[in-house]
Amino acid sequence: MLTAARDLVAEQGADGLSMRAVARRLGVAPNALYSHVAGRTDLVDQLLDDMLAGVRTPQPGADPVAGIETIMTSTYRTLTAHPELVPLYLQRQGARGPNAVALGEVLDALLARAGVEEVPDARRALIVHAIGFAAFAGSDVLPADMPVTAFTKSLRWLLTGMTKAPTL
Amino acid sequence: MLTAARDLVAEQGADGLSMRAVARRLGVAPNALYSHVAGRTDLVDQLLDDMLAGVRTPQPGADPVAGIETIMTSTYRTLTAHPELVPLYLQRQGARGPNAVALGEVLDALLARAGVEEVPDARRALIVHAIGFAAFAGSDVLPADMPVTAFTKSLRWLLTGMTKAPTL
DNA sequence: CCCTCAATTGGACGCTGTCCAGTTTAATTG
DNA sequence: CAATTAAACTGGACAGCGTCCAATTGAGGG
Repeated sequence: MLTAARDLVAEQGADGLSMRAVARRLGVAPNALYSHVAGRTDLVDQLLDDMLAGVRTPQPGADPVAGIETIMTSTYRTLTAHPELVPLYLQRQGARGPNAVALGEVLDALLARAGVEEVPDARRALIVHAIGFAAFAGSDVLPADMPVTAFTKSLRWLLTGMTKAPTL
Repeated sequence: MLTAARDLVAEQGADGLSMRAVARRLGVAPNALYSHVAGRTDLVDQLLDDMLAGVRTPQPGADPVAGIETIMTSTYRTLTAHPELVPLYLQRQGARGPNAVALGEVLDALLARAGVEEVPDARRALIVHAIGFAAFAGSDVLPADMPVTAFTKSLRWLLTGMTKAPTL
């Protein structure tokens, strides 16, 4: 079912993802889906979270700032690898499944180890940065293969500021 | 009609904005709206663009980087003054009306004068930064009156990087 | 073989955006 | 003031949506 939903989004974009369309693709009545999923929102959440399973996390002992860079760059790569899903992230303002939670916790720990004081703010800033960048990387003006270095660059500006001057 | 739509969003959030709800509030049949607006998307665009009318632009001769800061900070202030509209911006990936176009042109000119090479990328990065920041400024974790200085700070990181090392 | 339980179904409810054809209202013109 | 024109509005409809209820099917275990 997740596969069907993913294919649907890949073919028709985020707007094409409807319960009924998924059911149609599975050759099943729309209601049947509700035995496997709480609702459309839940489906979207599963879809988004499923994708985050591919995000790399750094080795436990590594430098925290480098670790954050690893996570965020991998997140960005994952997002831009599935540009049709990015609008869904924007609508949901992020993901909420177990993978998202796990990544958030890793990120929080790294931020704390990096000496950042306002951890929740910093986490949100990083997430917004990644999703926002991914959102306009898949846009019509930019070629979809915008170099990751451009992302990394502004990511480093953020990291520098966070770690050097946490409170203003 | 724009007023009715704005009130509706203010009361019920972005999801409450439907053609039929606007019509109901105006005491009018839903179809009547189509004499004034091309469709729901157009309504949203007008709504978003209308809001951008309040964004301040710098004096023509001023320092370009300071000018960009003026525009973006004013944009951020305007967005956070109407947090219910921010989800609509995210869904539309920005505004498209005349005010948005005008602001974009001013921004482009300032970026060019500031010596930025990748003007479209930079413009998008700035817009994403403002909208993204506004998106999580209105979130449940942060108090809605998050100090503008926090926004300005990361804005300056972006500006510094853009003007000093445009291409990597 | 029967029974249980999950998966599935038909059908419906209320909602959405949008279009067509016709009617009312307001403005402009003679 | 009357007549014409243009704009605004209406009733009704279409296709689609998410979701729920009650009833049915299907397979597995006792």
